[in-house]
Amino acid sequence: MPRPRSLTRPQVAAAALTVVDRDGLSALSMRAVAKEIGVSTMALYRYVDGRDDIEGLVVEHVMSGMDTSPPPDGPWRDRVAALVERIRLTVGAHPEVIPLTPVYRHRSPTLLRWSETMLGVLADAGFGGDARVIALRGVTAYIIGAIQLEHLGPLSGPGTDAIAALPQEEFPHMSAAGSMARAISAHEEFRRGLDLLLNGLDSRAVGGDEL
Amino acid sequence: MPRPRSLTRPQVAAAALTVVDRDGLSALSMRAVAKEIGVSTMALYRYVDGRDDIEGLVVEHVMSGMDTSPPPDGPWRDRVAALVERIRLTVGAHPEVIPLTPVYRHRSPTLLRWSETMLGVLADAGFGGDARVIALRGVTAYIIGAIQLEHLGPLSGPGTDAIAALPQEEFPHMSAAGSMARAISAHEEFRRGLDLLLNGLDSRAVGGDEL
DNA sequence: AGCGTAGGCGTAGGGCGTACGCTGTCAAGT
DNA sequence: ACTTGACAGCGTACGCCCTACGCCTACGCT
Repeated sequence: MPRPRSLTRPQVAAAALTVVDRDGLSALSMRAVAKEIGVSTMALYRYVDGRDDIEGLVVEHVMSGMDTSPPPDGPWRDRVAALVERIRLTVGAHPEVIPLTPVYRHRSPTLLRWSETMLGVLADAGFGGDARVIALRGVTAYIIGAIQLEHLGPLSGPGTDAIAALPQEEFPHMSAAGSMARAISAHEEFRRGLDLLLNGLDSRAVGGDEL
Repeated sequence: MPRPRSLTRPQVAAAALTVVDRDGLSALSMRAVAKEIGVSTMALYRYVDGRDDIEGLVVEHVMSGMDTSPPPDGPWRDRVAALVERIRLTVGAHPEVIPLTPVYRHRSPTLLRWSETMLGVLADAGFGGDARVIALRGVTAYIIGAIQLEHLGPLSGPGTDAIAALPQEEFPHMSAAGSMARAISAHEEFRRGLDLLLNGLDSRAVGGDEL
């Protein structure tokens, strides 16, 4: 009986993402999204609970493009790395939304499915009980931190230049590290850091004596 | 000759932190800080470049309480863990500022000194060249991610409850992990995840064959 | 005592989110 | 074919936010 709806939530999500990609996260506002769609500001409130809801929508919209199926059979390290890389690539395609991801992580069905898949891979690798949970959380923490590091202060960016310019007397190690860091690509850094974690997991799976 | 200044930047930082701790990060505004000090809004601009500057000030104010001296001699794993724990405790005392830390990390002298100390510990442990830089970045990434995980979705929080309530058919591993996770304290989770990373570093220091 | 500097602040303009209530439209029921 | 009423869309308005600009005045120095 009522008048039919003219928008959909995914449509709103897409418009919001367009705004964020084009004008930056700080430009994300109800007004901007409404203008992007060609609708009045208040019309959005029929589809969305408010600003927070739109932010969650953007995160899920970015994530929804990601493959969450189990990676092909092979060594478990490669399978874990493949899953991790999918997140890095998915999020890296929309750097402006990175600050939103930690907050809305829980509300994204895609990320829940990803976690489910990761737990399956870890289970196949022989991780059980506590160790499996810790492994998931450890990998998740690394991903979140590393992605933020990469986009908020990459090794080959202005921050590193500033570090290389520190007074050598007071910061001898930092100065040296700064010059060295410039030669490391973001991807290499990410991958080698992940390898550290995988090494750690490996020692546990093979029979670490603690943890 | 001129009229003397009546405020100091640290004073502004302290007032801003008071506001954030009491009313939350979203309540941080020029007006709120000015009112906290007992000064008009615009008076703040004599001491601060604007909103961004205040946020950086808050981060550094929180960090400045942290000890950045080298930890006592001992096994390098313990020394690294001690440094890491200092950050967790320092930041954990003011959870509301956590979202700010990744962005303003570079501008904090205290964090630069902390990094310098960490590089020194890693050097003492035998890490040289690339490996030392990668180790620092890996540990930093883990800290950032783990702290956000802890405060934005702890293992024993509502997020985990929601996970445990997922349909078991579709999310068998998550359901199991959710119930198990509730028994793991935030500190244990943090520590065991860090141990994974330290294990990985260990295998490298002892003579890993790759990386 | 007088002066020049610069600190403190008032005003105002352009953003923002969103509560509230009106209007117009469409589909169902007669 | 016409009435009807539920609800999508929107206009208005309020109360926040940041901050550019310029005035006034308290102060330390001469």
